[in-house]
Amino acid sequence: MTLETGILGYLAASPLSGYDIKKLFNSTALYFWPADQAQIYRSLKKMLKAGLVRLEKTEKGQTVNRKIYGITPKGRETLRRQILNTEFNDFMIRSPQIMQLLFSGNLSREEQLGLIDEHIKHNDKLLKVLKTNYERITGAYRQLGGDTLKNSHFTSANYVYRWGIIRGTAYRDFLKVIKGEIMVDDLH
Amino acid sequence: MTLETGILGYLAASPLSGYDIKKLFNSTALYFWPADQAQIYRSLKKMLKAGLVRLEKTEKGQTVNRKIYGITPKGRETLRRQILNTEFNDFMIRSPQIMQLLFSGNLSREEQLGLIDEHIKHNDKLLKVLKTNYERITGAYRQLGGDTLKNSHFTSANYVYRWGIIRGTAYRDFLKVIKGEIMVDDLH
DNA sequence: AGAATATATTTGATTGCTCAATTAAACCGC
DNA sequence: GCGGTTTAATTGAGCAATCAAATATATTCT
Repeated sequence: MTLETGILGYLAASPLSGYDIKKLFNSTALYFWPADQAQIYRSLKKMLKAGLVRLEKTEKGQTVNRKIYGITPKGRETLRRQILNTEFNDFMIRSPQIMQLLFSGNLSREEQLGLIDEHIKHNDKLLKVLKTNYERITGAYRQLGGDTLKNSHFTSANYVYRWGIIRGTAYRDFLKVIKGEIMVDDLH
Repeated sequence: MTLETGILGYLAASPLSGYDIKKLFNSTALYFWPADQAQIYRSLKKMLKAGLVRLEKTEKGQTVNRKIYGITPKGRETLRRQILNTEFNDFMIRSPQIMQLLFSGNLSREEQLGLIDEHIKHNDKLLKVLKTNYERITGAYRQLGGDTLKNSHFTSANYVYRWGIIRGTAYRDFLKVIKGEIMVDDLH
């Protein structure tokens, strides 16, 4: 499970350029995996050589030519395998936020409070994006007549947005609680 | 913010061997950052050369000799800087679970349900560890007489455990809901 | 007109991380 | 007494990821 998995996942829904993929990771994909521009293009080339993707067409973009990549049957197989065969080191994640929280005891009270405020601010920003995107995809779904759209990617994206919103809301509440605790401690 | 940040963070509380650090990451630290054994020892050596940590002593372990490392003043400064000066690409995380969820639409209904069951199973296991650890540290805190222990690391670890438990509980509920939705869909 | 921004792809250098394996000794169960 | 597990540190190969920057063009702002 690397960046390649994510790229294949997006391509499984529709052909895209490297630039499109970058935008999907950055906005739609709720920050679940870092996507460096250079790494995306390198991965595409590597997967092209391996026959997991193919160059569908080269169209004239707004500026430079856009290379549109599509997934191959072999790519679909690989994607399935990467999603299923991942025991991924006991579901290990990588979270700078938790790292910050865990070691924030090494900061002064003021700095710690500042950090928590930043977390709240960022979390609110993320929540807003998630809610907007969730509304957008469910709205688009309804407009298409409910069950006429048999797009499995829609369904899973739906799950991810819903979880993101639940998690973000809970995190916000939690941060407010510990902020309150720290401020009360300050009065002693 | 790399593995080094986490190592410095643990060393800021007390001197430890590489092996101790590994155990802290694996158990206590609720899977917030992957800690490869080789990478821990390499990081320690790199930070030793940079003067961020120093070799406190070499004591006879149960088998081989244990090298106990401690943090230096320069190391503390670096830790502070790494915790504070991290805008970390808009709080980016790296979550294989979300990746799996997002692209699970490429699987069959049965495979998707199996995946969700695995998530539930793993999440329950993690929750259990978190609750045990949380009880252990709050118990130890109470035994020491409440406010006599002015260990800031305890406080932040406390936050992380509490958040982990809140998040895990919410995630469990969420997974049960979408599992139910998928199974109802199956009846149509 | 000139500057900044967005589109779009690519290259180079470097670092961090992962996987696999080795060495070495003490303890445990059978 | 032998094999398996735990403790403890280390090495090597190789891939993934990051950071910085170059190139080229169309659009928007001042």
